[in-house]
Amino acid sequence: MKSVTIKDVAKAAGVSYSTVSRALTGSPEISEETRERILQICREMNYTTNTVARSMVMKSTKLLGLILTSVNNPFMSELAYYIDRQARERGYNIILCNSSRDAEQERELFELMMGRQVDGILIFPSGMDSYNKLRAYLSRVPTVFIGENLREAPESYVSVDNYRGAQIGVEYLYSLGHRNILYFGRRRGSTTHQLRAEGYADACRRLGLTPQYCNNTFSSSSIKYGYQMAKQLFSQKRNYSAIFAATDTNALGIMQAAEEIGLKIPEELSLLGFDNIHDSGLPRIELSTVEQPKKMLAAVAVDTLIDKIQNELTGYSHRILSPTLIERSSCARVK
Amino acid sequence: MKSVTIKDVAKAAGVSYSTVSRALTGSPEISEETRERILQICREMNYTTNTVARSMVMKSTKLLGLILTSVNNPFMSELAYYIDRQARERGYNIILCNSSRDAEQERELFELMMGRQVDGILIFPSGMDSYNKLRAYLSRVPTVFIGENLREAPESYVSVDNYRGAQIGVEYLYSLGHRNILYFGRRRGSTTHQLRAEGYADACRRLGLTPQYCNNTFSSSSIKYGYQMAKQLFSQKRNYSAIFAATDTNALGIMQAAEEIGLKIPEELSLLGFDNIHDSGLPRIELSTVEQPKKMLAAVAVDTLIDKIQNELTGYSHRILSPTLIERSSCARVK
DNA sequence: TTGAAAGCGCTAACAA
DNA sequence: TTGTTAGCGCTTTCAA
Repeated sequence: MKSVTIKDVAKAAGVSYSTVSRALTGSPEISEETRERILQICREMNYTTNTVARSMVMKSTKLLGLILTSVNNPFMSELAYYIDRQARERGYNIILCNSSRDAEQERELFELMMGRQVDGILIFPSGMDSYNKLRAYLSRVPTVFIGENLREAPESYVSVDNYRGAQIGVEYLYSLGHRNILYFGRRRGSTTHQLRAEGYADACRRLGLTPQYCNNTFSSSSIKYGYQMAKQLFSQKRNYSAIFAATDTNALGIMQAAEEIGLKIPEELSLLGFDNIHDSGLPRIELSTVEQPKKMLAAVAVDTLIDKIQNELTGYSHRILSPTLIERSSCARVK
Repeated sequence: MKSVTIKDVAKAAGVSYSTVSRALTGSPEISEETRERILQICREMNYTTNTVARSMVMKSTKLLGLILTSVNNPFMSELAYYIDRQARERGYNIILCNSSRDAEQERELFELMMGRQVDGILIFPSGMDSYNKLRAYLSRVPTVFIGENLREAPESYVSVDNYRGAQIGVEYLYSLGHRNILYFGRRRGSTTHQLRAEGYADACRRLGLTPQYCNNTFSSSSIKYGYQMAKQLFSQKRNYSAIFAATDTNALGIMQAAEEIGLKIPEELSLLGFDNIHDSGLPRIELSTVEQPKKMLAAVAVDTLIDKIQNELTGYSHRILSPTLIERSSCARVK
């Protein structure tokens, strides 16, 4: 398993090992002839550059840390896929870690990544506290937050315009004739969700509707929680014709609860989600939703981070992307 | 951004830097008193060990390469999640890469990972060729294949008993009264799929049924392909009461095609999948399927690899896990 | 128990 | 154009 080094190649080629290094790094101060000869020998000997050693002297690992709450979540896994693609295209690789939505773990992972000398970190924070808990590290390693809107925080982040997204959703339901729209999934501790709730409330007000909430402060946007809350909700009288769910996963839970009691979507109740996770486009589900442009989110996040690294930028940037409406079949026109 | 090194700490503590190293690594040849004092200073100075430098001398990066065809696939992302957890528990981190199901990319990624000096590689191969294309590297870096059954190949792999899984599926449908079961998704280039097809055929024979195939050799197990093939299939006369799909994604495509022409599942047609991806348990979908135990697949793969690394094992192991049937609502009893 | 020094594989400044 | 050498931050042998 002993691997061949630059010295082995040098010996075989009868040159000094710095000459081999020059041939490998594409340095101009070497004759084309010897370069070819050395490269040929490298191939024959199955030489591969030891990136770790190179990193040591270059003080750059070309490694990006990616901290997600969980890849095992359709939204994040899609993000992770595009992030890998974009990063690789720009010559970087990804170290992946899941924080399980735990701020303390995020902190530990930050330290771990810094120890590993990653050139930068991309983090999908679990909530507002993340930023505060991580603050101490942010001056030590280039970081870009993704997904969560950090408002006026002096740190780079890329997120979607959640406020506008909620407005788009309300306007869409309004255009279908809905005048009583329930907002489902209001939640504390996340700016993303605060902005969505605000966007909903303001749009209602502007259109002359009364905001209605299903008041839950649960911490998870899982299908299960959506299901449980919806169960409870459906046991009460319904004075709304549409539900606008804060996340697609919540919407999926609502769908399940509706299914169980024979409540027809969209015939008897319209349902609109937010995120456009992969699941939502599945046959039979066909959830209408407000989409977060995941591919672009990933590309912008990676580019922002790499630019920050390569240009040693000291400022920060807030990039807010526009959400769009995806019409499928979970919303119907009011008769 | 200049980080503090072992030398800075040594200077501050008034000791040589090898003493600091000893305090950090938990070496016994140091007094408890000075260790405490040094550790305290490290904390005060925000010292973090440079893992890259340590890796150089230790000749171990505590990094595992994970090559998937795509994390943006519910099966793989679940796997990736559990792999990260298990690896982290054992002190390793993951470098994630997507091969896009391309054997040449797999080869490139292998070289890349070797250059990065990963301690081992976990690969979900795209097919049978993978093994052949990668052969040259396998003696140079500990590798464990995951998901794909490599038959008698002298390399470690962890997979599910696909042959048995297909049998379980057929037996289940048989027990529901089905006597004409169509196998959907037979595919070349993958042992996994060959074994599933064999398991299906043998089970049919044993039960006195005639194997029927929807003969497609497509290369993708996406929903889209399932949908397209099913469209075509449904335009012909149906002489079967159940479809056994080679993968859940294919089954989802079938479901979509059935939906479109108003063919009721399970009332008019039973549908059974294979894999038990997350999507299959969604409300409204409720696909019955043969499950691959993903968490265990991940844990066994990681453990096999790490054991191989740490014990410098030279042999190989084939671990075949048992699939189980997940009953949901896409299969009905024949009247 | 501690310090001095070698060396991991590489890049780059300096000399020739 | 090529070789020599220092040094990246760390662990570990050898001496003290």
